[in-house]
Amino acid sequence: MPAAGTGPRVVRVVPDVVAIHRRFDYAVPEGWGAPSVGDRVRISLHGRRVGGWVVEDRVVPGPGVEPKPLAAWSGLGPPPPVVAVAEWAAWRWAGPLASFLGTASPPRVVRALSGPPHPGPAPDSPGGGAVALVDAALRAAGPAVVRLAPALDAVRVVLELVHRTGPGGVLVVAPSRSRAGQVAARLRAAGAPVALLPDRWDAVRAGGVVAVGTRVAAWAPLPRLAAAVVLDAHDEALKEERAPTWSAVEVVVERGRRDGAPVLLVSPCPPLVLTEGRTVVAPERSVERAGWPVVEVVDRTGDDPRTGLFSERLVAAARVELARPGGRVVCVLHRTGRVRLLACAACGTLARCTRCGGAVALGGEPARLACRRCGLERPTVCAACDSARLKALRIGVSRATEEIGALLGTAAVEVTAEAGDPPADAPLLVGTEAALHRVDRAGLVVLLDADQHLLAPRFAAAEETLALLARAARLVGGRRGGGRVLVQTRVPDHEALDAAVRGDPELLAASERDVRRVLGLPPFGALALLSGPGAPAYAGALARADRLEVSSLPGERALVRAADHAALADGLAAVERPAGRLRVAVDPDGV
DNA sequence: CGGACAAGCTGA
DNA sequence: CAGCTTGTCCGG
Repeated sequence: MPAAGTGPRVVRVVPDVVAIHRRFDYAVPEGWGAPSVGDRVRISLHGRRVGGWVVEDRVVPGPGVEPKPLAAWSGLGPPPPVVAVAEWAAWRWAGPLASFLGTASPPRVVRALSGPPHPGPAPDSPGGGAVALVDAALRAAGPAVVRLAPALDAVRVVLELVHRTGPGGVLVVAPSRSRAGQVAARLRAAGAPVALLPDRWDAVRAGGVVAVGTRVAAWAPLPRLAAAVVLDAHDEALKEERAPTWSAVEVVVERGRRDGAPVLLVSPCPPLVLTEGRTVVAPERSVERAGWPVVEVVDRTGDDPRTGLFSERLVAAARVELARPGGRVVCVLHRTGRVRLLACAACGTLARCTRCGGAVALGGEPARLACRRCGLERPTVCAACDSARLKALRIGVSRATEEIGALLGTAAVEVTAEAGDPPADAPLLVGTEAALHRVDRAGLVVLLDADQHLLAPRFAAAEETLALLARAARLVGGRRGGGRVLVQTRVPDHEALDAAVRGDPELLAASERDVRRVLGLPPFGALALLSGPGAPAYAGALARADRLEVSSLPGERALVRAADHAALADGLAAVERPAGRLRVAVDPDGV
C-alpha cells in the first residue's frame, strides 16, 4: 500500500448515477493540474464512461485496490464547502449524494471563470421600517424570521441587508423565477452587482456579487456566505417535492450556520416549522395589520348546500368591483386533489373530525365518519344538531366559470395551469389557486370554498390556507388601497381565517402549536413517508430501530416518526434499504 | 444505472 | 445444444 504523498495522486469520486451509492478512487493522470473537490470529471466505471464529482483529494486507496486513471476533467462544480453541505443534505433528507451534487452544479459546462470578482458598490439604505427590522434580525443569535405583511415591500429588507454587508457573498432566494427577476432588477437599479441564477452560475462562482435565484439558488456556488435572505420562506415552491425532498430554507439555514452568516427568513405568514426556536421580528402591530387587506368571511353554514357556490354577498361585492373602471375579480376554487366534503342536510354544518378538525369521509359497514387526517372514527351524526342526514358538496371550475359569468352578466375567463396567461384586461377570472400565480393585480379576490383548503388531509392545511390568503392579499394590496379578499366558508371561526381578518398570523400559530405538540407533528417531531413496492420491507426493518416509530398506511406506504430530524436521519441511514423501488419523503406535506 | 455473465427455456 | 430470455451481481 503506497503511503500518502508517494505514487500517483488519488481522488475519491461520486459517480453521477443515482442508483450507485458508492464512491470510487481514481488516479489523477500525469500532467493534469490538480482537480479540486467539487470538480466534474468523467470516469470509466465497469466498462462504461460516466460523469462524476471529485469529493475527496489525496486519498489513500484501500489495500489491493489499483485505481484506474480519471478519463477526463469536464468542468467546475460546486466549491468544496457546498460539497460538504451536499453531504449533510444527503443525510438530512436520506437521499443520494449525487442528486444533491447535481442540483449544486452548473446547468451548462463551466471550464473557466469569466474573470476576477468585481467588487461593486453597496446600495444606499432604503430607510424606513426596513432599517429597524434588519437591525433586530441581525441581533438574533441564529436565523431570524422577518414577518412582513403581504403589502409591505420585502425587497427593502434585502436592500438594507446588502447595504450593511456589501454585495459580495449575499444570497437571495425567492420562490419563483419572476419574483427572483424582480428582486434582481431592483437590486441592479440600486447599483448593486447582481448575478441571476441559474444562468450566471459562473459569475456567482467568481464572487463579488449578490446571487439571486429560485429554490436551486440555495446551492449557489458561493464558497462562503456573507448573508442570506429567503423571500416568502413559507412558500411550497421552496421545497422539492420529488425525493429527496429537500427544502431551500433548510439548506440556506445550514449554510448560514456553517459560515457564521446572518440568515433572514421573510414571510407574511411564517409557519411553525420556521418560527419554532427562532427569533421572530415584525413591524409594529398597526403597521403589520395595515399590510393585510380587508378580509371578509362569508359564513355559509346556514345556506342550503344546493344553493351553489355564490353567496349574495359575493355577488354584490363582485358587482361593485366590476363597476369600477379597470376593476377585476379573481375567483379561486380548489379542484385538483380536492376533498369530497360532507355537510349536514338539516343545519348545514360541515362534517369535521372532533379531534383534529379535518374533513371526514363516509365509509365502512355500518357507515361511519372517518377522519382523513388523524383516522378518528365516529357515527354518521351531525356534531351540531344530531341529524343523521348528510349531503355531499360538489364543485368544479368549469361549471363555476359559467355560473358566475351568467350571474354577473360578464364573460368569465377560466384560468388553468395548462393555458397561457389570461388576457390582461379580463375583468372576471375563475381558476384554481394557480390563478393567483398568473395574475398580479385585482380589486377583489374570492376563495369560493375555503373549506377545501382548510380541511385538506394535510397537517399543515391551516397554514397553507393562510399562505393562500396572503397570496390573494398581494393582488389586492393593503387595507388602505380599497382592495378586498372575500372568503366563503362553513367554518367561519377557523383560526386561519381569523389571522387573516385581523392581520395577525400569530393567532393561527398559537392554536397550531398546541395541536402539533399534542400529536407530535412537526416541529415537535420529524416524519418521513415511505412509499413504493420496497416500502413495507424497509418499514419492517426500521421498526426494529431504537428511536423510530413506524406505522403502516394503506397502499404500500408507511409513516416513520422520530423525536427530531437528527434521530430520523440517523435511523434512516443506519438501516440498509431492501431491493425494490422505494421513495423516502422526509418532511412530507401530507400524510 | 447498465454491462457481464450464468442459469433457464425452447425448438430442431 | 445454439440462440435467446431472464436474473443477479457489481463497479476502483
